[in-house]
Amino acid sequence: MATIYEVSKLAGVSLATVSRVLNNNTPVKEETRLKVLAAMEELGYQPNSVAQSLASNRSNSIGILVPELNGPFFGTLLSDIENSFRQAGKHVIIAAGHSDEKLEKESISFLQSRNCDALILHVEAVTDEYLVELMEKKVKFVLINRFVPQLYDRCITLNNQHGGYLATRHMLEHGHQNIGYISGPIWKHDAEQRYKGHLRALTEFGIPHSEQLFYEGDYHEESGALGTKALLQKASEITAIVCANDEMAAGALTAARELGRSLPDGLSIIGFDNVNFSHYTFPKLTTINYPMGEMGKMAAQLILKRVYQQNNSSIQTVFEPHLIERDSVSRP
Amino acid sequence: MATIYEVSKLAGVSLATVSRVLNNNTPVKEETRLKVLAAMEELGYQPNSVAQSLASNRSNSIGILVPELNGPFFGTLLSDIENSFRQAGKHVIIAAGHSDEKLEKESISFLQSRNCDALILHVEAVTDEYLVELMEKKVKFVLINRFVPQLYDRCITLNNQHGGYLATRHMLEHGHQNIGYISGPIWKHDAEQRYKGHLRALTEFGIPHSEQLFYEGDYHEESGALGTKALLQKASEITAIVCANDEMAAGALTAARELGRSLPDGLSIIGFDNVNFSHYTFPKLTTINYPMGEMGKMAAQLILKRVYQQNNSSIQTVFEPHLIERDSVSRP
DNA sequence: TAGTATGATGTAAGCGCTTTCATTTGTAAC
DNA sequence: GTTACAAATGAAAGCGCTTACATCATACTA
Repeated sequence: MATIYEVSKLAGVSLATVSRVLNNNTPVKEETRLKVLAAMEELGYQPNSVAQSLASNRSNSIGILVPELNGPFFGTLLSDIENSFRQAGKHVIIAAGHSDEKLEKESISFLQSRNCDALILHVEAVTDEYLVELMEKKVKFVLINRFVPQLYDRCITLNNQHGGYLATRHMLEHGHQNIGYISGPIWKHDAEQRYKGHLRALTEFGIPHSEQLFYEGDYHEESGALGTKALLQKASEITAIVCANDEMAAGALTAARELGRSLPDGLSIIGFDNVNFSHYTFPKLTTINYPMGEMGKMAAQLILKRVYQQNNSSIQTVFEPHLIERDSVSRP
Repeated sequence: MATIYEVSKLAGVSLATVSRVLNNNTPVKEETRLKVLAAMEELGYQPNSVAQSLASNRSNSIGILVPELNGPFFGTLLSDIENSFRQAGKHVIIAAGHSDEKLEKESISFLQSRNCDALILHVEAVTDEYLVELMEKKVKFVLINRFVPQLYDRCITLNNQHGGYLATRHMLEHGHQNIGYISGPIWKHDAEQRYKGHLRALTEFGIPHSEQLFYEGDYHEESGALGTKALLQKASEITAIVCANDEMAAGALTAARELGRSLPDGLSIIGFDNVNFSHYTFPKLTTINYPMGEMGKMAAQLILKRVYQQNNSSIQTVFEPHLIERDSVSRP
């Protein structure tokens, strides 16, 4: 592999000049620029990014930490983030935190040890305090799907409460009065907010809330099935179930069918997230859209702007969910 | 951030010694080692990986190129690869090639410019010759889901033909005689092989093959629906459809229902891949398992062994698919 | 014509490590 | 107490770049 030195010799200029045309940050006479470019071309020169990083104290790499790499959820996020950075000549290093505090912390220091210029974190287990400390240590990062007051200007979030509200309102507008709710782990911020939205819709329609109608799941399919069975046993008058995510909704669909309910007439079900498989279910799942891709793009823009001083588009930090109507909800 | 120099001063030894305890590659007296470790601890020293890379000509990073980051397919692959490397202290840089020749080539040189020690490629559009040239240029890489004779010892593949055979045989064993086939783009190697397996099973059971029963899709849901409609129109006696992947099978399920066929009695359908959503369909999809995760792990092992001289476990290059029986196949 | 900005280029000092080679220290044999 | 050899350590030269600073030519002013 040719080095900058060989290019400079061939072009008959100094190292510094080659570096200047490479980085395009200091004026170089057009004539010299062309000579240098020709020399690069001739040698098939490719700058060594490691050396560039060491000298400039910039790695041009961004670390991404998500709970899981598999599963239906994070593909879009990663895809859109990678795309944005790729266009800007940056690259992406990935790690999975598995919603575990220790693993999340390890992953963060792993990414730091890789000299990432910035991190995009989708963390769940780590405390707010930890994140604030991280900020105080001058670590550059953006939070996705989590709001920490002290970090307000680097949080890209979904209005989860509004999403929960929309889901339940949709059921209420269809005339349902007995609505079961299958929640995610309530210690997770998004689960809590979605549930709050649910309660708000109920209040707005003057429907009292009952403990009987609540089930706390774990966001996985199985708990959706379990929850459905539990709810329907406790309160068979239920005509609709709001699930805090699509996976649990899929489980609910299966369980309802097993219990002999026809769908959607015998039981209406709504999900949340609009993951890639949600229209493969039968009936196709009505759900709340989570604009993961958009949010990923925005996180990338934010970093491009703040860390690399590229890009001046304005930054949006809160995204609004919306209803996706398909076939799993009808009148009772 | 503390540097190796500060550690050496604090410990009262030379740079070289600190480097030695860090890399553990040259004997160091236990007493000195402890002094050095204590100094590192005290300063919270973290080696600068960029400097390490430059000096050692090793980046400890592996580039992964897959067709898509989203979609149900590559999450598991990435997840298992990341995991394996993480444990070995390496990290993973990702890129998407979108099954496009130009993009695939760009991505490869992008990853190379990032000084990856090795690449794991899941490419589709690039030619065999290109890959052979890459090898001749001494680029270290492993191919996933693609077999190139000259590169036989660095190809991790699935026995796609056997998979296709298993799928069709399953239908035949259930007594189906008129079996439609919805293929992937036949220029793709895996699509071709799966189809060959289908034909082999047919031959084995003495069933003649007819053009009427073949439809070439594009591996996406919609073409599964289109294909089903086309096949059922051309040959309404069809009682089973073999689909070359799960997404098309999902489309087939929907289309069959729209056409008034009951499932699976009125039409049996089988998929291929066993992607994450395949048990969310209704009826739950019978399919052929694709051990993506295993294959990813193996690719990582291969690189760990050949490039980093770690790990001595034996390498398996061909993986066998197997049948996953669920609810979408019955007797005609 | 000398004096002074201005733009273009060169010089050289790092960035934080690894690694070769030379040197010192410790140990055992005589 | 020498000598011989192995083990442990240190000195210093890079790895391929960026960038502060110095230098040089050119063009303009007075």
